[in-house]
Amino acid sequence: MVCRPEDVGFPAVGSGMSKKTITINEIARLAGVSKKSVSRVLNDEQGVSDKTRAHIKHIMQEAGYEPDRRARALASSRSLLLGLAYNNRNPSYILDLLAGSQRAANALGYEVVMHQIADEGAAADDVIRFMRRSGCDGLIITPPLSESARLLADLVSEDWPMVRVAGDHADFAVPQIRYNDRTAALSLTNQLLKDGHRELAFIGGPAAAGPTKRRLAGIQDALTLHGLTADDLTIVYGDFTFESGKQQGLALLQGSTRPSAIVCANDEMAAGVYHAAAVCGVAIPAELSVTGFDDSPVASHLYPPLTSVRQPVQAMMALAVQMLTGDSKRPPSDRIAQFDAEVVARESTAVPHPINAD
Amino acid sequence: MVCRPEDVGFPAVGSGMSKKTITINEIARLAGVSKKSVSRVLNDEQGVSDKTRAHIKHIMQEAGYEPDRRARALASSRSLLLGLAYNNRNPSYILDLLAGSQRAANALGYEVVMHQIADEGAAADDVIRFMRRSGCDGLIITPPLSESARLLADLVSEDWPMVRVAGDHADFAVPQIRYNDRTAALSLTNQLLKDGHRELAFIGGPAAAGPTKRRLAGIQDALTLHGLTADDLTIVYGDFTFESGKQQGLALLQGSTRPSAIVCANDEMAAGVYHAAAVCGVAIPAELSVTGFDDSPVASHLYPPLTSVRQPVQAMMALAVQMLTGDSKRPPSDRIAQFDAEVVARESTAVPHPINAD
DNA sequence: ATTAGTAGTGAAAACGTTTGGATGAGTTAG
DNA sequence: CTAACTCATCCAAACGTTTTCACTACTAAT
Repeated sequence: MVCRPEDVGFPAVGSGMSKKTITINEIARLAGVSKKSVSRVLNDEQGVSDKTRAHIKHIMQEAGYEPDRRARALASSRSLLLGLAYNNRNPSYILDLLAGSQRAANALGYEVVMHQIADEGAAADDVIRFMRRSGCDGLIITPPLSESARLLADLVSEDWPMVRVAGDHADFAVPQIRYNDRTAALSLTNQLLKDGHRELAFIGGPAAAGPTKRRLAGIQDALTLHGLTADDLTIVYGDFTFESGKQQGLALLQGSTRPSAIVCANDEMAAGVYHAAAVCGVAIPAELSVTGFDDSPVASHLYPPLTSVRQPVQAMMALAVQMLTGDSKRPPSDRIAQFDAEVVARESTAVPHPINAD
Repeated sequence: MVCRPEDVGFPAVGSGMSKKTITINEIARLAGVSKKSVSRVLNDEQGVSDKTRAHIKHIMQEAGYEPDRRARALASSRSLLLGLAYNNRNPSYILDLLAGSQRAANALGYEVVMHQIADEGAAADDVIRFMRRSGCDGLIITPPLSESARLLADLVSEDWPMVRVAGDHADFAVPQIRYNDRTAALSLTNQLLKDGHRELAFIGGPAAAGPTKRRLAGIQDALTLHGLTADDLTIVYGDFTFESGKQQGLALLQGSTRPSAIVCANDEMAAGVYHAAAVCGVAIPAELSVTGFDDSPVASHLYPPLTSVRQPVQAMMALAVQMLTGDSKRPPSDRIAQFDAEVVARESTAVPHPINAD
């Protein structure tokens, strides 16, 4: 069957002439009530007798009525849109956040609109313009933006509800939803220590970054637990990129005291360490154990697959959406919510070499 | 500075009493013209003298006026929203598509709403529900969904404008925007042949998939160009996943005639081949050249960095948005648009081993 | 000078919902 | 039996645009 361009171009606008849009008026007429009553049913308001309510619902169902999103938006001055501001790092994580928030938002009749921040320096203006333009009813701020003190300071005076995911800086009045990466780092390190590792190194992101600090703290918690001191841990800092992981990995592996295990603050840097290990001819995990954070796809694609930490994205985003869309009378205790993370053990860690060799 | 929860909860709704929203009425009053004229300027319609237009624009600028998206949507019965349907594979590519479409869409006053298809089997229903719910004005279908004959067949009768990115199946009446991966595969292979490789292998996605067929065709074009035949190419098929690349890579490397170069239909599978090479102790690129497709981040993170093919995402999405939002009177020639792709040469390819050894 | 055509402008009517105040029907207290 | 009150319902007015159509003033052709 050949189709000629001219008869199949863009869909003919008037293709379904008979399909007249059914409005709330129509429903009201059919049900023999006023628009207002139908509106009440739509919005689950009280003031309608159970009998009438059931009747109206039945009529709506029968007519296949779907309230007009645009009209609702205008009249109620809500857009039924939620914004999600993000930075470009770690695409799979961003998409996870999106999927999680969408699932929750859609269930409540909302849609999620994403907005990429190109220049972190001018992030606040960028976000404000976006929110004004899109008319979103609320904003989700994802890491690493949610860590940016400057952005939050500039945004805190704005009118719309906000939530930040995995952000630190408790001194800003933006509610936050976090997961317990400190505890996760603790149990991760704990396993390494149990395996017999004593020469540990940590490659952090920037020293001032929240995730770096929290994950480092967790490692130190584990050291303390095993009666070790801060001296037993070599600490270096990267910037969460593959390249920085590679550089610091090389430095560590070529240094005087080579660690038997390297804990990285994210998977990208762990990938960099893999690269460094390949260059130095160091076998993972036989001669070097490596762990990451975030459980991004790269973690399973590295060889050998990387032990990492997975955060409960679905649950976190569901709560974020709920906080944004819920009625504004909300208990203050919601301002910080914390979830537990899960260590995903793979084949990048093993009992250290010397123990077997002895 | 300590902040108590009760005084910083959600932003007080009435915090800025003085900030009265400025409407089109206000602008009209200030400019001394009617609403209609302001509307004309907003929508770049003709019928306003240049002088008046400039004056109105100036007033709008001065007042910091931003037209209300909701009201526009209701009155014009457009939502000013564009949908982007996607599958979860290759997150970085999806975000690239998003960034590209957003850039173009925002410039035209549109926002982009993403929708993930969970179950490819029920994709059509899923998309239809999404479009009805969100009220998007148009839909962008991304690969691999844009290759799904079933989805397109079910969607083609719908009312909204659609565009598919990088999809095949010319027999469906949905306009498509592609890039020339066949030519890219040709020049990629051409370089390998020039380097002296004669034992070539190709790891495709599913044999029936459009990208597989086109990229394979490009390789064969190159073989023909160098006077070689189909027998000089070993062809195996995976499914675009890391795992399948690894399996097929192992099979190829452990087989009787080991190829000196493997062309993979995407980067994920190339990563799998790296894995296989590591397992077999085959050095890249000294003993084996490898190439990928898509230029995803993994391409630069592999060791050694992977030669790949980059498609002009920005330009493609800009066109997609333009096609969706433009007035419906459009030349039929727009139904298929093709862009050129770019080979990104990195360190995963080299002159084959035996030539140096001879 | 008259007429036809056209570019610029404006008043008013949609668009489909929510919202506030008014109306009417029951119910209870005096 | 009336007054006060509650509850369900309804009418009309927003909400801030676009759209339709009518009008004016100007130019060009007769």
